[in-house]
Amino acid sequence: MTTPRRPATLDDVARTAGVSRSTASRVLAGTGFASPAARERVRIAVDLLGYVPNPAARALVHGTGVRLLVAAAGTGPAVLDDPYVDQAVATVARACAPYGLGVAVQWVPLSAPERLTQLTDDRAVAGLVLLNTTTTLLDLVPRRLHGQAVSIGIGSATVPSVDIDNGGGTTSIVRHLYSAGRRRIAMVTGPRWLACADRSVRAYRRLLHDAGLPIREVVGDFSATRGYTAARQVLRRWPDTDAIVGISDATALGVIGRLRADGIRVPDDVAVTGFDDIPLAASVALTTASHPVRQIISAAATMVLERRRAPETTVFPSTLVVRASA
Amino acid sequence: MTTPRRPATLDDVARTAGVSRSTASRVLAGTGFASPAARERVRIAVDLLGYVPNPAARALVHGTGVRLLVAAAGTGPAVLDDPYVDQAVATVARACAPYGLGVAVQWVPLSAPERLTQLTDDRAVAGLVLLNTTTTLLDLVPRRLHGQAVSIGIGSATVPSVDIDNGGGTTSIVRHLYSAGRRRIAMVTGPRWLACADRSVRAYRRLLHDAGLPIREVVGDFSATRGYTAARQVLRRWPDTDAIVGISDATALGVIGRLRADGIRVPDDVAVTGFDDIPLAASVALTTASHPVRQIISAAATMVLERRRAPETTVFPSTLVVRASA
DNA sequence: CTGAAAGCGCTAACAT
DNA sequence: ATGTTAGCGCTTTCAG
Repeated sequence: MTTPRRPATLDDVARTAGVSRSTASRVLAGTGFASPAARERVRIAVDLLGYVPNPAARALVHGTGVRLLVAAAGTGPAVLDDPYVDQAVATVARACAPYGLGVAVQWVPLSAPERLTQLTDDRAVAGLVLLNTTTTLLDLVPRRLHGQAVSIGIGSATVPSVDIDNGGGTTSIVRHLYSAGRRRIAMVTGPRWLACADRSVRAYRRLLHDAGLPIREVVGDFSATRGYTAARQVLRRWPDTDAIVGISDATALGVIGRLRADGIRVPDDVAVTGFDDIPLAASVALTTASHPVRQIISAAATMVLERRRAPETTVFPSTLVVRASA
Repeated sequence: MTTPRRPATLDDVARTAGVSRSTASRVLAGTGFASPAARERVRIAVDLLGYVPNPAARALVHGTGVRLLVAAAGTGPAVLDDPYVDQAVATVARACAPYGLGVAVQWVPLSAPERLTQLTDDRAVAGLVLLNTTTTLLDLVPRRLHGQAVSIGIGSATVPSVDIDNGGGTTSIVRHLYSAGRRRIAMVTGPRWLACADRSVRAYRRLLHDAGLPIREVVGDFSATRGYTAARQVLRRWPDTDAIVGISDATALGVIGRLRADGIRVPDDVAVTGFDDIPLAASVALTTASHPVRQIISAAATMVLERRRAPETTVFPSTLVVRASA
């Protein structure tokens, strides 16, 4: 058995199966009719030759793209340095494998959302996964991609979304803190423009308001570094703070770092919570809310890959994980 | 000015420039001849129409692929859950953007490396980035991809590599520990089969041997979870251990978690070091060795994207970062 | 220097 | 049910 120098084409398959190219194409596509006999012979030829369809050719004739675009909105290209984006890209790539599609990542400046159109004008783009979306951005998704776009976070009438129940997660966290006796609960938030982070903030506010407790917010940016500096800000403004809610695990870890460095005990003096349950959270015993991020992104990717008309919003639950830090 | 419903094709460009398609193609490719006049008119037509070449068509005619494959070897598909792989995929994707190529990820079972050929037989694969390679795997890279493949880690005669000076990094760490007075230094290693991890282990052994100190190794797997359990193993086997070298930051963080949970002070009782300098390392004040991972992966990707004949091995330095944990 | 023509591998009418 | 025929958008001989 000789390994052909040149990868098999549909023609080869058809020839060795003794059928026409169209027939071969039909059975491979599963569409149209084909006699069981033909079907079988093609099947055999296919894995005899190790035939793999050429996606470029397919894309050409269908006018369809060859890759999914993961577009992350942000203030600067540094958004792409976020491990969360890494994970999203890798997960989308994994989901794409069976479809023979690749993945691309691009950053979309918050200050110039129209840049998105430039990216989506590329005919090679078969679908779009939006990260850190804003409503403006959502409305910029071209009609060509309606049905092949999905947003992780908020959605719109034309772009369905897959999302985490941030509000619910934050509610559980704050309730947990409250029932543990904490009454002076501060929060290190995310950037203002991010809708999903905003939901957490609003949940925090509502709960504290309902309980008649004071709101104590410091604006952060999801990063550990910012958490580190924010912790001190919080304690300077409200020295009697007994709990700090981080908008993310990274933020919380930064907060804890600063606190411990300042000789403040966690959780004895100040309880600290995170959000996301990154792998490290377990190792450092961080109390947080856990989300099946990979599963969420997979779901999103699959949605566009299978061109499934999706419900406007799919919400994944957020689960409180109580560990030592709060 | 009407925005065309259908993205412009080369034909459109040629027509509005008043030249033939071939001429347009030539000036776009920069290849062949074309009169300055023609050149200019095509240029104008191109950005009047916002023309973007269709990569699928290009790929079809060139027989070239449309994406880079990131292949990670490992014992199970769980290798793809590694944040390091995420980062690699995302970084390669970023590097691909200007070339209009996408990225795919796949896992290659260590127990069935020949599975790689299956993946590389796909004509859509324009290039290959190997992660966690073994020599066997390297030799399985098909001739078609010679020159379009690169390995992060060890290389071979046919596949150049981009690598971190793990040995050097570990040496600096152990020396640092030694000069801080530590004499009973244990190591939580990586899996045996991984060549790059092995270099760290060998450096550790050589140094300790030369100093007449005892070797204390526990096999780990890069994960924080494993670090967590490994820490206890170390202290049970060698209770007087005064330093633990982690093969990775995650490992080290797990180790620290366990130690602290057991009331052992870090670094007072036991110093702990990591490897990699992940973002969190700074926040938790972990002493570690830092590597420009993104830069390394970019370099590798660029190498295959530009089809540059590369030196057999490009080594990136490892830098000791002293923080509080050791 | 430029245009005409022949595909790259595949799909989708349109016959048969 | 199956084969024939046109292309998808682009590059590249090969003649002018």
